[in-house]
Amino acid sequence: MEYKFREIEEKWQKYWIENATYKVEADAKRPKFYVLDMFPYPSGAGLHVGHPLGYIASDIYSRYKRLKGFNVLHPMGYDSYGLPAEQYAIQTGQHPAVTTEKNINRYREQLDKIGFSYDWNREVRTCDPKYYKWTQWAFIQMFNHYYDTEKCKAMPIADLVARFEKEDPEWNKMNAKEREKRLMQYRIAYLADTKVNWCEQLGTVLANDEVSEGLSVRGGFPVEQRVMRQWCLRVSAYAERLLKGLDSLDWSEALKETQKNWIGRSEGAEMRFGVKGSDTELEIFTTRADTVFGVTFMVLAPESDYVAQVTTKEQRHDVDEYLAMVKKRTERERIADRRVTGVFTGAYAVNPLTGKEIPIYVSDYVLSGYGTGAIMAVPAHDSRDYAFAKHFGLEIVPLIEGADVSEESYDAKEGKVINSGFLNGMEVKEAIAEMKKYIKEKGIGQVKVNYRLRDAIFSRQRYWGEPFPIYYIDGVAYVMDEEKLPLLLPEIADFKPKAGQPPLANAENWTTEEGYPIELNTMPGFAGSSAYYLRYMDPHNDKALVSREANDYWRNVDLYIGGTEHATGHLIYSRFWNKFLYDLGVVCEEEPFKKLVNQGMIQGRSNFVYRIKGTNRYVSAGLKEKYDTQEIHVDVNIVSNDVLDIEKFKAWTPEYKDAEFELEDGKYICGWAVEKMSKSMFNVVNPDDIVERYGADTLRFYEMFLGPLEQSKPWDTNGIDGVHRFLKKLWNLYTDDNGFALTDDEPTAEQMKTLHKTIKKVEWDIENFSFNTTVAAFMICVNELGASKCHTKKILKPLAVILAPYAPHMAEELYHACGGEGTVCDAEFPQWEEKYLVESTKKYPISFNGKVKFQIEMPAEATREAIEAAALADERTVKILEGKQPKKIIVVPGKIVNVVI
RNA sequence: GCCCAGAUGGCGGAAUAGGUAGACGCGCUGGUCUCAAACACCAGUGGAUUCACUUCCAUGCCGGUUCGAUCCCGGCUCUGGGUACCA
Repeated sequence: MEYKFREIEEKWQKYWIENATYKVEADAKRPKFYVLDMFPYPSGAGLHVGHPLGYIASDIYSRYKRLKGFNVLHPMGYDSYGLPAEQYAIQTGQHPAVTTEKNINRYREQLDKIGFSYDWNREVRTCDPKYYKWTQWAFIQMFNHYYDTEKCKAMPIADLVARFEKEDPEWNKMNAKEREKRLMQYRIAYLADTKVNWCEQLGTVLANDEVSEGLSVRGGFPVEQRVMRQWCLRVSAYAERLLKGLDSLDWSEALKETQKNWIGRSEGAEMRFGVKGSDTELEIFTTRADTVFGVTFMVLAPESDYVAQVTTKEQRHDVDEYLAMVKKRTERERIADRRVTGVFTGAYAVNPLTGKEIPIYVSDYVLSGYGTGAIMAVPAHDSRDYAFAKHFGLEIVPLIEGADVSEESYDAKEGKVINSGFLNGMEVKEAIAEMKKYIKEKGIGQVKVNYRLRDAIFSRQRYWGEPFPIYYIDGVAYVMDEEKLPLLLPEIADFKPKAGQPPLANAENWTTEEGYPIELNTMPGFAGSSAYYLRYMDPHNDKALVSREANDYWRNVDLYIGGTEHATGHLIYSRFWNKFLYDLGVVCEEEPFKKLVNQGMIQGRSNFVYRIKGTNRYVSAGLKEKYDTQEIHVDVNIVSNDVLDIEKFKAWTPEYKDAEFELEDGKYICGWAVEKMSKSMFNVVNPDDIVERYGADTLRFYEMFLGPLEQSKPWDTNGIDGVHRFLKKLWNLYTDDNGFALTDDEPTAEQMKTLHKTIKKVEWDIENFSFNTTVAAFMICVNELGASKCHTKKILKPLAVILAPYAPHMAEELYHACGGEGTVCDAEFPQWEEKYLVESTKKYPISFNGKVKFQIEMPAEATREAIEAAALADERTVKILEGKQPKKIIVVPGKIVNVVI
């Protein structure tokens, strides 16, 4: 009977819907397991074959856990607010809601064909008012809380107000505006004038993780620094907890490392340097307190407030000129051009240890956003200070014995300290500690921990995002009443920003009932994606983000699968958001994602044809060296095993209609290269096409077979026939011309061994995310069963169950043919048994110098002594490793026989 | 520059505790079926050597530990990813 995958897959997909097979409910009697995919942004291009990779892996894991008796939550939704839909709206006038809806429907259609076990009843969309109500709600909570640095948790802002009233006489004299200004310094969601990444082309600010090398991640447009009044989230308050929390997580070391670097904790000291002839003191941060004796100048960031305070009249003109120059440069220019620039302020600071007067400079190599925006420069032991000192001819004092600083600085934190008064003779580490103690005693500074992690800028000058539940009276921000949520995104006629105002300025009556203006910015993409995993637990609740009961049961995500590109964005914001809700007592777990697996990217595999320049003649890849050719991308869908389908090529576009070819062995061989999968490279492979040609089960298997889940790899449709052939083989083994051909025979010992070997392997592979090797195991299994002409249900039924995570449609069909009840999804994963795996006789190969010389056959129950004796009979000495069962004997000439497992 | 990951046949990749390197698949070669092709099935397939048995060489390079190293250690080369004046 032919393997009609289309009929089979359609039949079971229908069955699953009709029987609500994948509907999940909390069930206190069963252990829960939460498997989550990073939900997609529904783009207009639809899914390509790379997108489902992680979804298939998580689906296999979910189905496996369900077979193992867990109550598995496995939901899917859409991250449906975002820039591309809005850019598209500006170009075409189509409302983002319309295009987003259309894209979502397309995604759903594609996903449905692959046979995922999602509970669609729990779907969430970030642009749905019922969903974003809770995004706005969380923002209100952040506005109404501050971070208590003593309790190390978020506390109600009312507590802080009460404390000010009691303890601070100043507070009671303040008016509303002044009080609000002060509270803004504490609120977790706060307004501030901050230096932001402004992208002119996108007309909005971007978060640090949305910018790469001075260009926007989305679109690749230049980004400049600008000071703007923005909503921010005090993520930095959670820096220490975000760092510490990593220890408890089952994430890859690489990802944890990335987050650690992003948080960037560094221990050091904050010190004050007096300025000559002024009351101003410059506060600086350093991790090298030991080097104070070598400080020969100071540098201020151009944006630092100190600049105006210390600059002398004589130098004002030069400084202003420099500041103007710095301001004009874009971030990208600054990165590209690393030349040393700077200007002298005319002022001198006093080195508190040497008493020497040292000049104060301004330079853009000092960042305003880190530490205090001012540094003490130690040219001998910091390469940046060194370059600056060389450029301006400043003094360089070596502080470490044997360090040659005539050509470059010595940055390493090791060696014996010299030229440093009371620190002389100490090791660097010792000297740092000693100096910190000294600074504290003398009252010129204190020990301080700094973090690289910045607060998240939370305003976007866009339309297609969550509106802020904020209105203004006399320029003071107030949050709306929670009862009024959701604050619906208004309809507007024109999506373009106007006269520097965000698009919401185009909305009519964008005011409260009382007529107060509402915030014009909207929230960024990460707002909606920061707590979506909580909403899946209780998606229809309109009284709470998630009910206490639902959260107590589902707790947090046990397995999270997604791309590594979210390492410093989503995965930081989500953890922050969750910790905040944890402080409020809304959720019971402090970390949202217990285990995280990063699936690799699927790259495209492009094909080329070679056109002889100036002609319409194409030569096969092997012959291209003979001519002056031009490489042209050709649609991978008209190429098979790198052989071009010439007829399809001619029909592809009119320009190739009359093409001529020079062939190799009667074939046109294409060249190939690994590139990003994109339309312009003609290398996009669509999952629908694969499903149409081979079926979903083949696609699922093949995506796993491609290679290790975490590794990036190119998509190459070439190998898919082998996987499809395997499914056909399995099918043919248990069917004949009349349909299923099954018996109730008792399986042979060999067949039981094959089955149990495979069960053990499948279990091990899934537990260890080694999905690619499982495919091989199934292939071997089917080959072995085929060799013994196995037709018994007693083998096929358990085989169908272990196959179900990978090829659910085929598994259902086989399971039911064996008389299985209900759905294979509710079957029990069979337990493998050691007794079937033991062979009646074992061969112990004996190696001579690592090569098999001869073998002795031993019974399975052979004892160590027997093997020893057998080996000894060969007149060699025997030594058996402790506590191991023998498997192999390796003989080394004249010496030892090792018996190893 | 710094941090991380990786390097195995013509290709994707196996080797799950240091123990017969190259599972499984693709491709290729030969065969069966066919008028023929496609499909399917069977066999072979790291390199060198030999008619053959065999032997030697092989997991990026150099060295070390070990009876034994793709695996552990030290040094290098290259590739991919992250990050970048973070004081």
